[in-house]
Parts: sequence; structure tokens; C-alpha cells
Amino acid sequence: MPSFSRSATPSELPQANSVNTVISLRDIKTQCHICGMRSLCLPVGLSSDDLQQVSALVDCHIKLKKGETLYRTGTPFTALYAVRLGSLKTTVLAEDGREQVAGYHMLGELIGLDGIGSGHHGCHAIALEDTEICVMPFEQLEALARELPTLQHNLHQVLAQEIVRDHSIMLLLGSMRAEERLAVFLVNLSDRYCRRGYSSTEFVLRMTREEIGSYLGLKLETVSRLFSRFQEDGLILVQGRAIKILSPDALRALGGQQSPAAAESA
Amino acid sequence: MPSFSRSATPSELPQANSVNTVISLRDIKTQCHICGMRSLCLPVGLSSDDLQQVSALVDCHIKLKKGETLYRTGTPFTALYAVRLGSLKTTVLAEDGREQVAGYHMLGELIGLDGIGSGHHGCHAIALEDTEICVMPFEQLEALARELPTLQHNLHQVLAQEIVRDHSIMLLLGSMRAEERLAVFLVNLSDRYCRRGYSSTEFVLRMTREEIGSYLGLKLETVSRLFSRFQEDGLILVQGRAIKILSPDALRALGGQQSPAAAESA
DNA sequence: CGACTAGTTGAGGCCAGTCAATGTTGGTGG
DNA sequence: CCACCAACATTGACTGGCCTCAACTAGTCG
Repeated sequence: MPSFSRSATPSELPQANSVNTVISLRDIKTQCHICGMRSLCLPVGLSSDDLQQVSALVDCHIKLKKGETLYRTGTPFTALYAVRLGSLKTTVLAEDGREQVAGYHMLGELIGLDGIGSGHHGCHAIALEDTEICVMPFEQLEALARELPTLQHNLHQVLAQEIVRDHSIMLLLGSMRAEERLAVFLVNLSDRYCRRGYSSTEFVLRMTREEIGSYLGLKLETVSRLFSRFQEDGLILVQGRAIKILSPDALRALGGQQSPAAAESA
Repeated sequence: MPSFSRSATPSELPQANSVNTVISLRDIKTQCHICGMRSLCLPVGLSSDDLQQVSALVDCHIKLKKGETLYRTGTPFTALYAVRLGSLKTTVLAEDGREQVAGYHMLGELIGLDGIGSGHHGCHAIALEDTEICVMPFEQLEALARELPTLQHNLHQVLAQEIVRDHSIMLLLGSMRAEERLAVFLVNLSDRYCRRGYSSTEFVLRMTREEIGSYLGLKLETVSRLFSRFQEDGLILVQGRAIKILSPDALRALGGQQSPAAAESA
């Protein structure tokens, strides 16, 4: 029994028909305006004409199979990447070789931003499942941003939101206890799936316990124990990587967050 | 004996003559091209003409006394701020009220970036000493960036470098032990002072043990103990907030970094 | 079917947190 | 100038949460 019920979970979405490896397909032209992730991606709020120009900018797609790498630390930075399908992790590594997951990225999210600063990527980006990527050459994107103020501002927002996100992770890593961290992690995933039209209470994790731990500054055993305890306490149901959230509010409270309802009345 | 020797440390630089509080001074017009921090600030690599335009953009300066706030979480975002003199800390706070230092910012650094995403600042910015700030209205900055590709790219770089910086802090918080964290912190300060023309081995901390701990995900007692231990081990000399680094290489090694010399030969 | 990876669970240890007492420093006003 | 106070810092004793090490289970793939 890999899943609890047969409601659509992200794992059951149509997958990229893994033709093979990295393949450019200019023929199958990108059409941002029919992309379901438009409202979460770079072209939010662009006019139809402008959207066309952004579409034209996407010069190829990349298909990655599970475990394949989009870019590595040190790879010259040339483009920004939008996740069209699937999901990835990014990992940073210390000089002494230690590696840590810096983020999990799903549909509609932009990655590769870290490369802008130095011209070389500062992390690895690895597919957690079969994944499809829109490639946006950065020079051209910058040029277009000079023409389209809305696009320019969107780009700035995406960059700044990444900073805000990182700050909240720093807060998590610096001042939360293990159970709080995992609760925040689950609530965060739940919210993001929800925003993409999936169930907020049932989903399948795409990463191992070790990867979760790495992201949260914990060891895999600790993560495993916490999953068990959350289940004992009736907060969630765990079946391997399949998660069902039984008490979203309690989980939010554990993570030090108000429930959306409570926040509204506040 | 507040300091070890009489060589110039940052604490002894000419301070802003604390006229009073927040004051706009259009009369004393900004001149980026005579600013010593130019090479570390936004206008790196701009032509003389372009520099003039950026100068014109700085519509006022703000003077802050120690402890005063530049902006708070939730303050509407209108401008980016460049540190002209002095230093600040930024702190993020969790919904439950916990607060954590997210960064220390000195001469030539740009802050306020986090506000771009949502239109409201996501952290507090508080002066650690008497401080002077260049205010750059963001709308105008965006407009100018559309005209000057170099400025545009610089802005992107500043944003992206902040992301990279945050990633390395996440690595620190997620996978380093206390002594490694403090070593990294000291080496980082040392490098930044050095880049600004100050001594890399002698400086005066602008923040309390508690603030250091907050930044590093440690308690103040732990920070204090570590300072003592580093001193016992002959790595540094500590005299309250005055720090003298005796063995930069050993400190770097503790932080898991190669010394610059070793890195060169590698 | 064996080898391998991922996950669970237990026992014990250690690093950093907590609590508490004491010392030091810098600023203020008599 | 010195006494006083508050904020900051140091140090010790103890605790506890998470890590480490290890054994075991479940599922997967050749």
C-alpha cells in the first residue's frame, strides 16, 4: 500500500515521457501562456504580447531523469532555469567536502539564481524525479528585462523572495528544535503543493530521510524518529515516503505558526 | 587597556558627528566617485558619466545613532540602502516572537534587498554604532537600471551574492559545530575588514556575545566559552570586544577553510 | 535469491543549553 | 573624582536533546 487513497497526489501526475537524456526541442515551442505554472513563474502579470516575448526567450528544454544533474558547483552560469515538471534539490558544499541540501524546488520555481553573482553556479542542482526544465539564457533575459519593466520587477522579486526564503531557513536552523523543524518542513511542503492545485494533506516525499535531515540540519535517524513520533501523536500518517497530514493545525502550531484561520481573525 | 596596540582599528575611524537623528541632506550632495567604498558598492565598473547618474539617484542620507532602527519588519519597502559609514545588524523574527540576527553589514554593503519581494521589509535593520546611509529609491533605481546595463547587472549580482552568502550561513548553521562556526565568523570579519583597508588581525567587535550567538545559532555562554578557549589555545587574544587574531591560518583551518596561500598552490 | 539501499529502532555518549553566581565595563550623577 | 548602576561578560555545575553506533527490517533490482 504505497498511498492512502486514490486521490491525485503529485506522484501520480503525468510524467515526462523520459525520451532519453538532455535534449533540446526548439520544435515543441514553449508557450508560457498555456503553461499551468504561469502564475507562479517569472511572467506573472505580463501582458499577452510580453508573454510572447518571454516564451521566445526559452531557447530549449532539458529533460532530466531521476538523479541527473542540471548543473554543478563551478559550472559557468549562462541561464536561469524554470521547473516545468518534476522537482529538484540544490546542495551546497563546504570546502572540506561536507554537503548540505539548500533547497527543494518544484513546479514553477526558478533556480540557478545563485550563479549570477560570480558567473559560476554555487551549488549542485539534481533531479529528484524525472524532471523537465525551461532554459532562459540570462543575457537575453536581462536584455528583455530592460524593455519590459514588469518582467524586470518580477525578476527582482524572484531574487528577493529567494533571500527571504533563505532567511526563514536560517531562522529554522539557528533557533528551532528538531520537531519544530520537521513540522515547518511538512507545513511548507503542504502549502506549496496546495498552491499548485494538489492535495495539501496527502503527498509523497521525493527525498530520502537523509536528504530531509540534511536540509533541516538533522541526522536521518532523528528525522525517522520524529516521523514515528508525529504518527504516534496522531499528527500524520507515515507510509514510507507517503505522508498524510491528519492535523494540519497542530502541525502548524508545532512549527510556531498560526493556522490560516487563526491568522485571519488576528 | 581597551585595545592591544595603537594601530588603526575600525573603531577608531572618524565617526559620523552625530548631529542628531534622521536628517536629509540634499545640499551635501552624494559623490559616488569620491566615495572610498565605490569599488565595493553598487556602482562597480560604471563609467564616469554613469556614476554621475547613480550619484544623482541618492536622494538623501540617513544618520543613525547606535541602536537606532533604519527599518523594521513590515515597513513598506521604498528604497535600497548603502552603508556609507558604520555598521548595522539585520534581524529576522519568527511568528512566535523569536528573533535571530540574519546578518552584519558594513561599509559599502547594500541592505534592504529583502523588501523587494513583497513590498515590505522582512527584517529589522538596526545600527550597531553611529552610522550613515545612502538612500536609493528603488523605483528610480529600476528605471536607471533599464538604461544602464552595467548597473542592471550589478544589481543582479548584489542580489545573487546575498543568496550565496545566505547559503553559506545555512551550511554553517546546519552542519558545523560551535567552534567551527565561531572560527568562520571571525575569519569572515577579518576578510571583510581587510578588503576595506583595515587590519585583518585586529578589530573591535561591534556586537554583543548574545548577538554573535544569535547569528551563529549558539547561546551567549557558548560564545563566551569559545572565545576563552580560542585564547587558551593561542589562536586569538580577547579583551572584551577587542580581538587580535594570532594565528589566522589555524583559525581558517578550524573553520574548514584553506588559507589563501594554500589555496593558491592547490 | 543475494546484494543493496532506505528506513526503523534501541542504547549510550557528548556537545551545547540551562541555570546560577560572580566579575567587568562604561556611563551617569552627586 | 568617585560611587553607583545597568548592561555585558565569564565561569561552573548540571541537564538534555540530538548524534553515534549498531542491529534489524523492508523493499528493489539485477
